[in-house]
Amino acid sequence: MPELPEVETVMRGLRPHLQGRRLRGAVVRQARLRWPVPPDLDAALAGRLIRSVRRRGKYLVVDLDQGALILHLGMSGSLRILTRPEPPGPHDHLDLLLDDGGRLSFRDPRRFGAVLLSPDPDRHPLLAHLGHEPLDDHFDGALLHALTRGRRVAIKQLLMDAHLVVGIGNIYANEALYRAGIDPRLAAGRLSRPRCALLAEAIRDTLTRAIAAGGSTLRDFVDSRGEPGYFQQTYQVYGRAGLPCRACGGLIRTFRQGGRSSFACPTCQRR
DNA sequence: AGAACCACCTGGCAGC
DNA sequence: TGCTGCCAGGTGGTTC
Repeated sequence: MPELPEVETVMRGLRPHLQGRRLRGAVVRQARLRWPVPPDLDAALAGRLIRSVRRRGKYLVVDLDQGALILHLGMSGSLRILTRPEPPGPHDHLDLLLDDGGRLSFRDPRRFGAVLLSPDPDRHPLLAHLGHEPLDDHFDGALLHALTRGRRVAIKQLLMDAHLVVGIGNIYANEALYRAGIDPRLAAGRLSRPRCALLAEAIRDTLTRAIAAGGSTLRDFVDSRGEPGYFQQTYQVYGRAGLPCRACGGLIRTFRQGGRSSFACPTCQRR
């Protein structure tokens, strides 16, 4: 489900409910996620103070007074703050118990998500080798140009490689390439310097707009029944195969790249 | 080193 | 209605 804008939205929603609180522990109903939930989670969390909540790529990091929790939503994960008792659904795999009586509930039907503990999260194997944050100031055309030199892989697949750039999944890779007028199949190393600048700006713009849209649907997700409005943005190409391009009216095409669906306008996007 | 493919898991939907 | 097959927003691991 979540790419960078969704994780950022979740993070912003959770922060005021978590930061400065103490944890009472955890209730784990299903420990088999992408990696096993630590068997000592309840004991490890009991009494811990939540210092901060932050995002790194698509990971959420909950820094504690000792160590940290690392959360990943996989493809179908969601987090909700519950303030009153509610029976857990079939995919509500665990709750983190807060000292004010509330709970942070983790739901993930496909179980591709993760809940991990680390004494030093930034050096955790999953986080230590992550690439550049596309919304950081230093992410620009020059950086993208350097990252793509000598790479024969298609630009779309390179954008989705978290070891180079984090947070860009299938939706936003398609959308950013459309905005930049670049064919997703173009070999990354063949991108000119000016087109790298165009693409870097398109990525930042696409993600920033999506975060702004996600923010507006945030409140009801955090407080009660969940399901943030991930689908409420209007995509230019993603999921629009056979529909007219909003710019030129030509039909959007779809094809497979690396086992994932790509969408592009054959007129507006060029090699 | 880089690229291609597979695996993990469940739910929803189209087509028969 | 119910079955089958396919698709889905992620990413680490294996193989060549």
